[in-house]
Amino acid sequence: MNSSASTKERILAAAEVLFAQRGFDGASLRQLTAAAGVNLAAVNYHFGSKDKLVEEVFRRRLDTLNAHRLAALAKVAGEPDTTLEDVLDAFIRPALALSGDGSGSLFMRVLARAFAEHDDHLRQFMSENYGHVMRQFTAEFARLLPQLSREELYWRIDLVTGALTHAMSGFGMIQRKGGVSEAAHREQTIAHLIRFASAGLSHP
Amino acid sequence: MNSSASTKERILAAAEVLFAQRGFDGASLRQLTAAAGVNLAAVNYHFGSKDKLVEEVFRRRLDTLNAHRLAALAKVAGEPDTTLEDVLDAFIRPALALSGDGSGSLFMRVLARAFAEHDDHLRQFMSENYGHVMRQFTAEFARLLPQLSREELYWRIDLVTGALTHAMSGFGMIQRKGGVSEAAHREQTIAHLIRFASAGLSHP
DNA sequence: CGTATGCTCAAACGATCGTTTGATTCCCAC
DNA sequence: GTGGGAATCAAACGATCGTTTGAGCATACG
Repeated sequence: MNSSASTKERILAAAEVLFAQRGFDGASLRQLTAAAGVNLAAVNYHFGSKDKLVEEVFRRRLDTLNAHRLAALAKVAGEPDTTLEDVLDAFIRPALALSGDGSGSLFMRVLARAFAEHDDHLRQFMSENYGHVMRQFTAEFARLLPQLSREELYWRIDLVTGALTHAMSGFGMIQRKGGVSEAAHREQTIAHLIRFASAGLSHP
Repeated sequence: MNSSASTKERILAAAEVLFAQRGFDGASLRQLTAAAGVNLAAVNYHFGSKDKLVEEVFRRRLDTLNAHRLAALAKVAGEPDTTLEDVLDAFIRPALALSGDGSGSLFMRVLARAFAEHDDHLRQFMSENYGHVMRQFTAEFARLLPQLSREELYWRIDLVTGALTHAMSGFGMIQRKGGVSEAAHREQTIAHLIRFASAGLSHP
């Protein structure tokens, strides 16, 4: 059925890199297919259009990111001894784990770009494929921060989301020192983000 | 010398709106000049190129924003009884004051877009025209937070910058309720951002 | 009045974009 | 081996982009 699996996969991989580097409009299909080593027409043949390709790049990563986040959240949600740090860990760790595998790190940059874009179509797509995750996390935050009004909670979550997206899109900008393993550096980063977000969410 | 002041001004105003709405590449000169009610060639005549126009849009707003921020910072920098909240106020208030006048509110969105873009030329321009402001604020933060290591401080400032830029770009702006004046709403927002940023910067 | 200067205008330029086409190659079931 | 659908290919399409051109218009100055 698909000797095209290799071609589709190569296109998706090249697209993720170029979209992160030059944006969705900035990366042309000619640059993209040249980088992937496939014919120009292959994108429209396999994905239908450039817009569909963009959606597919998002869907592929978001599906696993969302699954990991919700699985991690399910382990702590509703438990009586769950802390704010536990929930934040469930939110942050899967995103940085994504940075572990090769080009996956670039996806957070693509995600940050999508947040910055105010394109309606893209925002609707994000809302449909991302909204339910944010709702579940928000519900758990509300449980752990009962003293906050709904409006106050939304405010703080919005600010935390902005900080984390900003930081994770530039992950690796603060270079890890020599002798520090990548895993150790990631642990440090996670601890850093959790402490910051926790302070921002729970301050009096 | 210049009956063109009106034309240049109209182009700049329209550019700010369209750049905020559709991005720098997304807004074409034809849309832009049509919105401004000027001829297509006027952009290249008055600014030289589209890139120069982008820089001019930034320069015009950044100059006044930077001036107001540094002036506000100068009033509290180095004083023995200055608090973290004072410095954050100097940073945040001028940006939200910009939102007060007409299309100025859109500039923070343009600024957020510039942060999301990883275009080297734009980042260099931002560094040249914005870096010295960040350095002065960083120095004052370092004075007020002596217990933080240099690396720790950079981390937190980066996160705070991400949160504030995200919030001030109006991405999640919470609508002000009826009956609340715009000035009062702005005061509330400033207080909100200051408390959040202060907690994020100074947590143990 | 004549002319220089700053500005605006419609039109065209070459480049690049996403997409489509029709022929060709590949590969497996029969 | 052969037929046929899937996949790939070079080439072209129409649209849109930023930029340039050269004529036309206005105003100020000698």
